[in-house]
Amino acid sequence: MTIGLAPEPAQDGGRVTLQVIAEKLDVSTATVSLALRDSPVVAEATKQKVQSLARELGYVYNRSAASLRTARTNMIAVGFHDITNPYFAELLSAIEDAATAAGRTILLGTYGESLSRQERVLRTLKEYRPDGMILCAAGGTDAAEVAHLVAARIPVVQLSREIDGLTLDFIGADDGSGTEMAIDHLVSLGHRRIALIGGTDAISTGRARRSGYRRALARHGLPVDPGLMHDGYGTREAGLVGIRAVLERDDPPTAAVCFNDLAAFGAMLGLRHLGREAGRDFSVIGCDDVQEAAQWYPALTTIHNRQDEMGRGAAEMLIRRIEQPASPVQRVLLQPKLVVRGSTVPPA
Amino acid sequence: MTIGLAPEPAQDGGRVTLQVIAEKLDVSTATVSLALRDSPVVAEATKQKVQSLARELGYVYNRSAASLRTARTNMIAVGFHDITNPYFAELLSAIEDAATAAGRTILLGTYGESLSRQERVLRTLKEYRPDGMILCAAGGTDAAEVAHLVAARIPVVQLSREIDGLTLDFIGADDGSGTEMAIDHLVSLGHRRIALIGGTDAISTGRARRSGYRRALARHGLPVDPGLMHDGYGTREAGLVGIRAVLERDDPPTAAVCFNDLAAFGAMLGLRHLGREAGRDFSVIGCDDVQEAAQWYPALTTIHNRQDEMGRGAAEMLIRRIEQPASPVQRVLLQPKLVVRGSTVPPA
DNA sequence: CTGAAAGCGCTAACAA
DNA sequence: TTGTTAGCGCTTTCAG
Repeated sequence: MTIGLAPEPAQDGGRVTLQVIAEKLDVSTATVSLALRDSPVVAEATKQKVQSLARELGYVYNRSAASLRTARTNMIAVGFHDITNPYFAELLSAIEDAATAAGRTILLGTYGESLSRQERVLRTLKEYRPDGMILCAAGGTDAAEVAHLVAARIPVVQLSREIDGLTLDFIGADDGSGTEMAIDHLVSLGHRRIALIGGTDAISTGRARRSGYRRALARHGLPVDPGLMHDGYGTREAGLVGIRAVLERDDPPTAAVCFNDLAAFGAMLGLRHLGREAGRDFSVIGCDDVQEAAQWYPALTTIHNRQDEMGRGAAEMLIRRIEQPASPVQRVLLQPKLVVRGSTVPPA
Repeated sequence: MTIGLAPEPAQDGGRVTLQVIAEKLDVSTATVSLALRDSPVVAEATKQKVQSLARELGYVYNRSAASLRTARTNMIAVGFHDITNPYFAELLSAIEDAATAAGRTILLGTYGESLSRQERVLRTLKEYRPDGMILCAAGGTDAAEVAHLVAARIPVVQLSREIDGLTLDFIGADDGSGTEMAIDHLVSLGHRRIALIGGTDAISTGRARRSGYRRALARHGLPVDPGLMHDGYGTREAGLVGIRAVLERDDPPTAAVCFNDLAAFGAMLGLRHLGREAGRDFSVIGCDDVQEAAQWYPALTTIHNRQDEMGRGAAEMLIRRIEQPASPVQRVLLQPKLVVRGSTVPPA
């Protein structure tokens, strides 16, 4: 069968609305509306007639119209910096799953780490009047920049990254403690000079991981050498550049904790360029445990961040907030887990 | 500053609409509407007054209302099977970029390879009345299953995967020729027994790559051994399982062309489990050239598929179609490029 | 169980 | 340059 752009039958020019169904059946639009939503209040026979005529005419529910009337869109807006990062792709996928299961559809906006793009994207998303919004803000975002969302009374859940001084629901990982686990693991292998690659104070996860790093070193009685902390966003590039920078130092590290798996992949690649290899003469730990972490060579030791739970949790938390706008603000920290694989070994 | 859920000032209980701005300024809503859209027809002074009052009152444009009136939503629906696959994440990201640049927002739905989920998701997306839709259908989708979109006159662009017997715009890669390039490369290295791992006749890319495989072998005077063709979707799992299956044969291959990079990653992992290594005693080629392909160990020889161009192209093609619904249907095939890296070597 | 009527917030004729 | 009017397609009282 070939289906093309040729005019289809069913449509006699005019769009099919509740009105036309009502007229053809000689009932009111109110009845049609109720019948299509399967209301128990309308007679079974009427429902059947209405539903089958609707199907026959190819009626399509118009959510814009319904939204105007009900002030609900059943859309959930998702504002992310980057969906090309597998960690965020996994989060988005989990959100989408949970949202669909709850009868919601995702309106998506991304903005990299650009505050000005974020500003534009969030304002636009807001105009669509989503019932709520899940936000992972660009680095450096402060509370004032999302004040307009709060003012518009749109329920917002912050995911993964948290904006300072903003009392809004949040779900993320206990990043500081994840980094501490990473350090503990390396110290237990015998490492004493451990770099921190990637992570910036511009985002909460960066701050948390950097302070977890300091805390853990202190706990083990190890000095914090700022020269071993190479900051940046969690990109492959940052890992590549970062590992080189720390290895150029006089007293180089024997291991590195990376801000996330992407940075770790970059760092491993950087090592290789220098004729070295993670899991042999250097140790690397990532964070997130994205799908490819297990499949790298060597497989990446990392901190598993429960992105499936986190994404689903964000969607569910948002839906609860939508239904009970006045309930107390929540802050959920998921406990990360260390996953030991091949990229960490005792120092040479 | 702390911004929380506390009631904000500006809002005196009621929502701020064109109406309230009009009343406060003692002008009509029509004027306000025009002023906010910066219409040249309204006096500069009035515009200023309106715009500044709107800002002051925290007015938010209501796109549901506007859409009801104009029958345009400025939303582009994207139906994808999986955004966790980096190839599709990269496509989505490119689409989002181009859409945002053109003042459109993305409404997202995913459905894995499930026809029933796809059915539900597409119907829902349609109810939001997006101005158009970009579709990468689940495997096994036939034209009848998207007929309702055509009937509803919603402009659709097919991306990457193409549904048989459906005369709708399409943009994708010339997959057959990509696979031919891969085979040519392996043959030039001296390989004669080459497996094809992943790819299924349920999707057009699978069919195209499988027939490219046959065509290239024939061209080189090599026999097609069905035992070397292991079908499946383009997943890491399929690669892992597939490589094992073909290597168990009596006359095993010395190289494998994989349906995509994910399958190639899986295949390389499978090799390692068997004590072998791509780029040393076996050759593997992927397809897509996702970001991590260059960073694998060994770096993956693959077919670059221009996902950035393809995603942007899809968005632009759709926007053109929206503006000119009657223009001739287009079918754009982007020419893939072979990228030789470390995973391919002459046979041992 | 069904209908009448109003209205959500916006835009587009058209008139002034 | 601005106002009047109507109406997009739906849901929701409230009556019957």
